[in-house]
Formats: sequence, C-alpha cells, structure tokens
Amino acid sequence: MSEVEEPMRLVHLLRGLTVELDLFGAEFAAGNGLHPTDLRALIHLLDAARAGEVVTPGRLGEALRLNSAGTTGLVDRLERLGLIRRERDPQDRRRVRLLVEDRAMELGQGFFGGLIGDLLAAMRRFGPGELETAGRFLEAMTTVVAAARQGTREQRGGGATPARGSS
Amino acid sequence: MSEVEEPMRLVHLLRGLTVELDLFGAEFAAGNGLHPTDLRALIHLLDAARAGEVVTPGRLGEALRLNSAGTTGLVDRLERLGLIRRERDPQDRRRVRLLVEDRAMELGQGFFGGLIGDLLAAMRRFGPGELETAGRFLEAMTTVVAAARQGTREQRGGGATPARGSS
DNA sequence: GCAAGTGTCTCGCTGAGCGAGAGAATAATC
DNA sequence: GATTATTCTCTCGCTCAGCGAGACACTTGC
Repeated sequence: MSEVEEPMRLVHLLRGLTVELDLFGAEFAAGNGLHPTDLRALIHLLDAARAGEVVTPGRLGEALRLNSAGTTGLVDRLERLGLIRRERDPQDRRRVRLLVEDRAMELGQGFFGGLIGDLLAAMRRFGPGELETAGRFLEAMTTVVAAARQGTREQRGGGATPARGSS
Repeated sequence: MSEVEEPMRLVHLLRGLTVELDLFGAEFAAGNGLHPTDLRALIHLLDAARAGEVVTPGRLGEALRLNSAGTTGLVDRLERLGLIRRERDPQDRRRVRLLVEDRAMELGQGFFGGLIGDLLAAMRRFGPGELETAGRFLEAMTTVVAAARQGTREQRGGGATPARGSS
C-alpha cells in the first residue's frame, strides 16, 4: 500500500533468509555429526585454505570468539573426525598449523557446492542490471549491520543502556 | 567473464551478510546475559505475540528443534530473567501459555528497533524499482535455500519429517 | 468410573566452552 | 651464552545447555 510497507517487507525477508541459511547450516552440521561451531570453523578453514593463508588454533579461536581451551577442544574434535590435521610450524615451533584434509574439502564441496549451484541457477533468471542492483543492496545492508555492530559494542559502558550483568 | 564473477560475488555477499547478522545477534545476546538459543526463542515469541498467536512450550520447542527437557530449561531461563511468564491455559489446563513481558518487548525494540531503523534509512537511498528488484532477489534466494533444506533432509534416509525426537 | 492420549516437567547424564594456569618455544637484553 | 619477557598451545576443573527416559497432570472417549 504505502511506501513504508515495502522496505519493512524487505527487512523481514532479510531476516527470513538468514534464518533459512542458519537452519540449513545447522541441519548439515547435525547430519554429519558436527556442531554448529565445528561447521563455522570448517568454513573459516576452507576459506583460509582457498586464500592460501595459514591458520593456527589461535587465529581460529579468535575468529570464532572462543577461548584457548575451547579452541583446543574444537581442534581435537575436527582432528578426531579426520577433517583437519595438526602440524608444527617449522619456522616457529610454538605454532601449530591446521591443515585441511581432503575429506573436509569434499564435505564442504558436496554440500555447499550444491547450494551454491542452485543459487547461481536462480540468479540466472535476473538480468545483469538487476544483479547489480541486488549486489549494491546487499552491500548497503551489510555495511549497516556491520556499523550497528560496532555501535552497540561501544554503547556498552557509556550510554544510558543498562547493560546489566557482566560482574 | 563478468557474467560469471558477479553472481559468485553475490553468493559471498549473501554469506557475509548472514555472518554479520549472526554476529550482531550473538553479541546482543552475550551483552544481555542471554544465549543464542534464548535470543532465537525471544524473536519467535515476539513474532508470535505480534501475530496474536498463543505460544506453548511445546510449540516453542518444536520451532527451535529442542527436546521437551531442553525447552523447559529454556523457558525457566527466560522466566528467571523476567522476559516471559508462564500461565496455565484455562481452556486446556495441561497447556501453559508463554506470555511476553514488557521488558522483553523493550529489549527487542530498543535493540533490533535501532538496527531496523538504520536498515530502512539505507533503503531510502534506493529507488522503488530497485527495492522491488532487491525484494524479488531475496525471495528467490530464500526459496532456493528452503528447497535445498528440504532436499538434504530427505537425502538423510529421513522420510516423513519427524518433527521431533526420532533419530 | 476407567483407559488412552496429550502437554509439561523431573532426573541423570554428556559434552561444549570458560577461567586459570602450566609447558614449550621464540625474542630481547644483558 | 644465560636470563627474562613474550607468545602460542594445551591441561585441569568447573558450569550449564540440551538429550533420553520417564513421571505427572489434565482432557477426551468409552
């Protein structure tokens, strides 16, 4: 009806989409004996591997907001599942390199690969101009969320927000 | 070449956006002494309240894919935080209605409200036609993910959706 | 009344993640 | 070359979310 409704619908669409993607990931994880955290770790590791970056337990834990103990447990699980392998860094022998096994590649590929294929197929029904618009839109939304994330983090301890708990 | 690259860029944008939204939610949760599950429950409850639907522990647990025991624990936590209230259904006294307290409304409003305002502001920089395109795009992507979710569930020797327990 | 069905909660347990700190290696200073 | 500080990773003990199994309360059908 009014110009106010369409944007609000988009907000709900955005949330709905993230919910679906979350559920998709959660079900994939559960179906493969993984926890959501394990899956996020796997994604991070695969991304890094593709970018040719070296991942250590420290970096992984930082990315996932886990403490060192939790990270060790996570790496143990992934290693036990045969998805990654530990290897001492010969340059700095305090460090441990996390190497992704083929099994993990296949797991990620066979699953997300299918989804990505479907997404690309659906995109083919949009014109180049439309895709460009969608891209700009997604970028704008991502920027807003990222900025809001920064903002609320600063609020905590300064503004009128109660910000309870936290000893 | 750009005809192949642009869609792939969109895929990564989608994932990046969901990651940002997830982190946003997780930080909000942590900042308020909630767990991710608690937050998801709260969103579900607020949605239902706005739609005028009655939520019972059973329905909530089903929506969040939680065990009845886990659901009881979840409801206990939310009640202890003063976010919801239990109330026996006078029609069917086996049932418990989950009533959202004002405090929960404020929590959701004061936080997501701000984000939504920012998102709407950013959308104002797009024309009506562009917003329509973005909406169709989001709908298409959501449909694909939802369909993929169904597909993989069936792959898993599943059969009729268990809806609960089983496995 | 009694039996079957449904909705919620209790009990005991597993395991992810936390805080604290130990251990091993490197880097910096004398 | 030894000593100290720094940087990674891992171990220990603990808390608590969520699971499986089953108890309890209530409703419906006979």
